[in-house]
Amino acid sequence: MNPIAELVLEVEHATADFLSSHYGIKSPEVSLERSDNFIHGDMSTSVSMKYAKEAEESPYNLAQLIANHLNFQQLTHIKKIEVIEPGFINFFFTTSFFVKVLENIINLEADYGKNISLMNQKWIVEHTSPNPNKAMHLGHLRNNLVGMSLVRMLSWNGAVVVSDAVYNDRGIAIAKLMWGFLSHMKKNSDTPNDVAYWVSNPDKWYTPKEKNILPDIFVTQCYLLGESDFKSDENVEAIVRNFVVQWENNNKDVWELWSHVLSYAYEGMERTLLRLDNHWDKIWHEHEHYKEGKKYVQEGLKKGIFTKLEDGAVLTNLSIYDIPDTILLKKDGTSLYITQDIALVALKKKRYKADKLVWVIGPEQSLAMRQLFAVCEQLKIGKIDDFDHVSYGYVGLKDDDGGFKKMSSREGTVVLIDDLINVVKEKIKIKFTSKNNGELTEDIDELSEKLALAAIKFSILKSDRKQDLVFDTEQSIETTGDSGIYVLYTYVRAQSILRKKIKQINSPLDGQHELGLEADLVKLLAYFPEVIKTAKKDMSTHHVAQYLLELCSAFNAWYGKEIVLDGSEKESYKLTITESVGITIKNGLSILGIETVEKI
RNA sequence: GUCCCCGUAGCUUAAUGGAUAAAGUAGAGCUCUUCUAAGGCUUUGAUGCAGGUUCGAUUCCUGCCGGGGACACCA
Repeated sequence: MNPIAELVLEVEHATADFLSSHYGIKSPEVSLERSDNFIHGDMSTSVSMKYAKEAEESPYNLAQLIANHLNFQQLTHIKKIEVIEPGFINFFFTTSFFVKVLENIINLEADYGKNISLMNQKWIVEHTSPNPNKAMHLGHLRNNLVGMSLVRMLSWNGAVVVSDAVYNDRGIAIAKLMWGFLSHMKKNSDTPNDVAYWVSNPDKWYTPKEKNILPDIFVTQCYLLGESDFKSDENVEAIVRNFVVQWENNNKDVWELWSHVLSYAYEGMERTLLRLDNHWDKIWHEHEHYKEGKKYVQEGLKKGIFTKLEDGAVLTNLSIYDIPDTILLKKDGTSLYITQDIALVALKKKRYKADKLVWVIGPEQSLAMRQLFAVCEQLKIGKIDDFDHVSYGYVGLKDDDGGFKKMSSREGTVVLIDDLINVVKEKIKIKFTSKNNGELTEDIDELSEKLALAAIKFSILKSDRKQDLVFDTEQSIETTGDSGIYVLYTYVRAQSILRKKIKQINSPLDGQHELGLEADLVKLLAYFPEVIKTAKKDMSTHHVAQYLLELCSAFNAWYGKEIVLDGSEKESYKLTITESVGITIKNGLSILGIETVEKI
């Protein structure tokens, strides 16, 4: 266990014991928190104000009594306990504690910050399930970044995490895409819009390469054209609906066309996701399990959990969950989204024996998710408390009058992930050339890509996932100030010092000295493991990002005041701090999915 | 109509019910012969409105205003 967790636990236990043994308070909740200001100690608790009434003491007196008790216990790393009106108990830690923290960081390196609070738990996190009919935009980006960082954060808390996604690869949307391709990507307009003809003459249709566009853009074009035809032309609508029917009847030609257009979609998506360093342990394909859902609905009917309406549709009553009832099967007996989702939840539970199932999905699915969870509980597939919808706010654009505005494909205001990365990358390149007097280094492209991704990922992950984000490409992706670049720059600065060191880093400090100018920085380093726990509690990694900004700011302030490589006897100690900062930044960034660089 | 989410400096964002509401950016002013100035330092500036619970509310509850979203056989 890391030093801070050990200390916090010790104090919390001692306090809780005191409250229960002296005042008979049953399992009191004691939480030691970071003080708002170091004047108020290194950590503090407001527990006496919480339990003053129950203990029949004034908050201040109770705080005094607790403090006396804790002083009597002679806790290892507590230097001083202070009681402040109206009843705060502030704890000041010894220097030897912070020395221990630094040693711990150097020893653990890439593991510093991890804990085992979720040990023996298996989590499944579904995120970034893209519909393979359009190029991915900022909404998908946020989904991916939130999802991936959540996966890493949970495993830092000791859980075994399975990261998964589902490809909704069948149905009317894909059929529209097929039509769009068949009718609009012909090299010659005389070529018939016929599936069988396409199968034997695929060369008469364009490939993305021949059109000189990326496959996901190609797919988007096909889909939009297909959808537009579908809406305006009844004949097309009939053909598209017939694609779905024939596909379900395993028509060989239709399946070939289906798999052909999907291959373009996947190629495009995977290229973008590779850029983001996305990873899934398992990808589910809707076409493989969509039929299974009906069985569960039939089972529920048989058991009398669901009811069949007069027209044949199946309904479930969710009034005990206090949410609107929902239809599980259409009157014609065909399945709905939720029908297949039931099957998928069951599959996941069965295959992974997961304790917790999490869905990182947009807020508009909120009700649908709650309904799905409730139905799964009704069917005894799992308990509703084991399911969690991790929602996230919209990523929108700035309106003309400064307001929030959703992206709209109709208005052509959708910002694609790749386009965004490219824009930021160019911005960074320009900054580089002006910084280096117009000279370009060889690996400038690779470095700009890394920095652009750092800037974008950080800017999205630094705010609470539930907050709507307004996106202004000019302003939102900062390369100065509270940004990913700032954090990377700080890391590079620390590494640069370490590269220039002559002395070896040895035992840092005897623990007898008082902390000097480095106090704020060293104290911050100690909190990192607590931040990982806070992130778990809120299921949001923005705490990590916010912490990194604070840490970097403290390091840079210290850097401005003190010279590390000054040849003094404290040099080794200062190098230890510098190295610890580097390790902590790197670890924090790795949770956010941001790669560090050695030079900028 | 019902339900859900959101509302904090000009702008983009922080703050398990706690102490003086914290940063960045934009504006004003310093700061590179010193380990990377994409940095540091100083300064101006905010909790939508009205109640309630509480020793204490940006946070919880009620109502209102404003923005977004969802509401049975679409995906």
